[in-house]
Amino acid sequence: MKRSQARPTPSQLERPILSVDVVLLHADRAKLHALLLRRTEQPFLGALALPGVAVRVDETLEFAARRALVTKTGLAADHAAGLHLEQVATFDALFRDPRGRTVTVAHMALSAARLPIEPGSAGAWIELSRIPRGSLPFDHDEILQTTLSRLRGKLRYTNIAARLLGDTFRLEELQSVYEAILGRTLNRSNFRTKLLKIGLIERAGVMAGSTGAQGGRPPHLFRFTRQDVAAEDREFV
Amino acid sequence: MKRSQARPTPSQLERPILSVDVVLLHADRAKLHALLLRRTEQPFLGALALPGVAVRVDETLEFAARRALVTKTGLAADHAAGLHLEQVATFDALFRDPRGRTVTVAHMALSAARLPIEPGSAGAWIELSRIPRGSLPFDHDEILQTTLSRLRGKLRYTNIAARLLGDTFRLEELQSVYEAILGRTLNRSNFRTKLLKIGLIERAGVMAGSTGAQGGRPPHLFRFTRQDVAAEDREFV
DNA sequence: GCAAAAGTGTTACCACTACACCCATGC
DNA sequence: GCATGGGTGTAGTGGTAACACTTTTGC
Repeated sequence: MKRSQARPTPSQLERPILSVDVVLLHADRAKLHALLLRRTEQPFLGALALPGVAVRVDETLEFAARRALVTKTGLAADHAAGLHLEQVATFDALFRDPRGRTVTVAHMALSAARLPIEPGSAGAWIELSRIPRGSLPFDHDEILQTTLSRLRGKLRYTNIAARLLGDTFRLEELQSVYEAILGRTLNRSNFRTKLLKIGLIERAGVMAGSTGAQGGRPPHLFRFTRQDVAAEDREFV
Repeated sequence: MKRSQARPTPSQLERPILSVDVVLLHADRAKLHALLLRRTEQPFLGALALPGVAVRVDETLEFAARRALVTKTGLAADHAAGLHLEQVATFDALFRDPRGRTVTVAHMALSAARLPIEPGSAGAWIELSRIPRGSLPFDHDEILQTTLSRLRGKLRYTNIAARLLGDTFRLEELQSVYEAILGRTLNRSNFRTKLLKIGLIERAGVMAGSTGAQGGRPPHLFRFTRQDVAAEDREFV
């Protein structure tokens, strides 16, 4: 940390810029969507990218991440304040940003609702399957994949799915979220039995009326038993 | 990323310093040891702390982490180059360093051997139970705990323990490493059966002669089947 | 009554745990 | 031969996966 007495070389005084990038996810009709930003400047003008900002000296990474969502995508500040936000990993490849050395701390944000984006802004919700590998600028493909991998991991032993759904939900909705993230189908009967047995979710009344067009038995509503994101003793999916 | 046209305020131009801190771990006689550094300057002069350096503009985080080990603790450069090194998390509390805003990327390094520290240097191997909570400066306690938690997690579903042992080892040694990290005893018979059944380890001959002072059956030697750190399908401890 | 959606039960299988017992060596 | 460390087997238990079946609604 102490600078040497001799005249410092440029590489000893120049420092990497620190930034944050945010992957905001939302589950809509059994599909995962990410909030992307259409770039309005070079490089990668016009491309869809993750929202991000340089970190200021007087703010935390979490603060910077929420600031990125608000200022870059037109998300309402109070909406951004309520999002689940957690650090994923730090990306540091030397030439990841052609403008200069920037190290970025990737964050995962989860939203229970498809939050409204300010129409004039550059933000847009994009379904994940419509983001081909290699289509995002910088190293944002890698950041997205790492984030999804992290989400997949935490889904197996935490109640993090609660952050992607409203207070109450049908079991079929919950299962859809799990299936969308895990990328495989789950057995309906076993899914219900297990999640109830380990006490991850509990009943919250019955939904009024049916859901489908052709009728069908009205579903129960459920809620997560814990409001905070907590780890279970063992994996359960 | 684009600077505003108006005259920038200090907080818009000042940036956090980026650093790395390294938790180098080694398993010795069923105990985990960490490489710590006795500080030779303020603040926290004389205290034991994690090795760390500020990141230069032209180096990766991994490079900086190895540089920290070599320059701060007197570890041989070729030894440092062979260590398993992975990113853990980024720590960003506003006042974590009294000298100024510094964001640090914590790294976990694992060594198969108790690497020799240069005698004149400030480095020392300290057994983890001899590092009381709250005894490390800065937020290094939190960094250490987070690193151990990560190691504990990866132990459950990867072969990362291979990085803490030599090429071949007795099963009892391996079990000791697992027990030291998990903080609980494991059943010898089941441990052996499971690790062999899932193919995590394989036999590598029989050790010549006995180990104990009072005799005993000569143990088999084992090795990990995979040399790279890879995830299993399911947790196994 | 029929189709659709949701809820429940059953069974076979597999994995995990705990424990006991057997084997090979030094002294 | 006995203590010690290492290797192997097994029975009981509990969780999981696959599947069939029942309930409740709309039309």
